[in-house]
Amino acid sequence: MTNVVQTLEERGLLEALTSPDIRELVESPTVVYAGFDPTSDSLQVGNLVAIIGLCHFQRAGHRVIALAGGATGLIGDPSGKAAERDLPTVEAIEANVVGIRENLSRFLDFNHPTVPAGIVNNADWMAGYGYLQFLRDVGKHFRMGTMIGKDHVRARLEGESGMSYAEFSYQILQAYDFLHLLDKEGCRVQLGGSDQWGNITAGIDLIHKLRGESAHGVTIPLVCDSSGQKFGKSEGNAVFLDSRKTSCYDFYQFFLRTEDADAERFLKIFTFLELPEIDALVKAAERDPQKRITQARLAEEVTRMVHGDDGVRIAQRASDVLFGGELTNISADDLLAIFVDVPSTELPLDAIAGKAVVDIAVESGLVKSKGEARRLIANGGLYVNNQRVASADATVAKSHLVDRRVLVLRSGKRSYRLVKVV
RNA sequence: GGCGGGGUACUCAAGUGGACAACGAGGAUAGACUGUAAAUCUAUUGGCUUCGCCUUCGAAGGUUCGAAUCCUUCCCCCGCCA
Repeated sequence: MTNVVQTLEERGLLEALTSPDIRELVESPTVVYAGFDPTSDSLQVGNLVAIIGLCHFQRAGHRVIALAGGATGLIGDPSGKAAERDLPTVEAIEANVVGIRENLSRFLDFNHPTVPAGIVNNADWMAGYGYLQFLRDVGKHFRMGTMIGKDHVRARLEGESGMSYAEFSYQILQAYDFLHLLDKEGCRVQLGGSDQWGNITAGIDLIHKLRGESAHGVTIPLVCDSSGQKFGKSEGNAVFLDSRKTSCYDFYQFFLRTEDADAERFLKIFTFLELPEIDALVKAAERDPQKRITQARLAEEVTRMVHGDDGVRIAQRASDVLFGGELTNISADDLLAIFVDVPSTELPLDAIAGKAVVDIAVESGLVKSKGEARRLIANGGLYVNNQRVASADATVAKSHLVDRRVLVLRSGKRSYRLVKVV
């Protein structure tokens, strides 16, 4: 079988190993898990790296388990966080678990003939665990010195923000998950982001103390773009995997806008293309950079993985039309088909015809206030049907409505809103 | 529980009775140039019925012609001590 650790390494998906023995361990089938905290009802592209890591394990013949943190999410992982977070409600976490289970189910193969993937929720074994019993069974095996010594804990204690006891305890909860999965599933490897190092080693230590067995951790890098920004934000918003939160079009565009400097690296990380093929793409892109074939392929591959062939088709068609320029000679039905994905607002005809562009822009949610709309127009950044709005006093006429039904608003190059007549 | 320090816009951070919608930096958005890239330059960054008005400086009261700035109470954070 392919050595999955080597694969991860070749693709820039390996940050660190808790022990070099892992390379040998994965020469034969093993069980690996990665946890996902339900901080939102959909996973984000940032989580994609860990998911893809799991996929590589499954492709290499290992059994993989995705863990939804229905219990740990109630506390909140302080790793990599500069300040204490507000506690989410129990209901919110339960709802979020449903969402991320759905996300995860798209990537992992649960019907694999030999190594079907699994999904578990740590609330199933944590929720009924009594506090006293937990302290006796698990807490007793943790040393204060070790816990305080973890990077993220020390950083918080030395800084101004401090840390609550609840968040401090998080590492014990995650450690126990690992122990539980060893006992129930024979899981010996935990995969996680580099910020998970402390939590993973806590689990390894606990397993060693209580079971006398060795377990291992594999961390994957935190992906940043070439300017050092954490990956996964578009216009200040997170890019979600759920098409109800981030449309296929926006998702595709997010990857299409990748900088040249990041394209090769991202192809290796986010796609399953073979390395020689990536190499060929990069070479072709160097010869003809304005075609941006690396970005196009990256966007296509990732969008297909997350949203399927239909998602790719919708996104590409919309991209062709929107970046083609004119919206003339296109029917309302075509527009609606292209924009199925784009946020839209429904307004009665008399709330559109003759009204100020500024007001409609606010109502559609394209901008937050009329002031913002005016500024945008002053900067030449607001468009109606892809025609720049010249003045803040401009109004929308009936003739602007495509087939008397649809109006397209745009801010800058990327952000669209559709207004439908009802 | 005691003592000390602190809470200002998206973030960091000035401002300690009037010139404050609040310096500066970062970020963000838009424009020009481009390849839906990078770099660079420019504009904007509380709201509105926009030469003016309204609401904001942890919360609520109070002093004052006038408060982010002074007083009172409360909430939260940090540190030290018990």
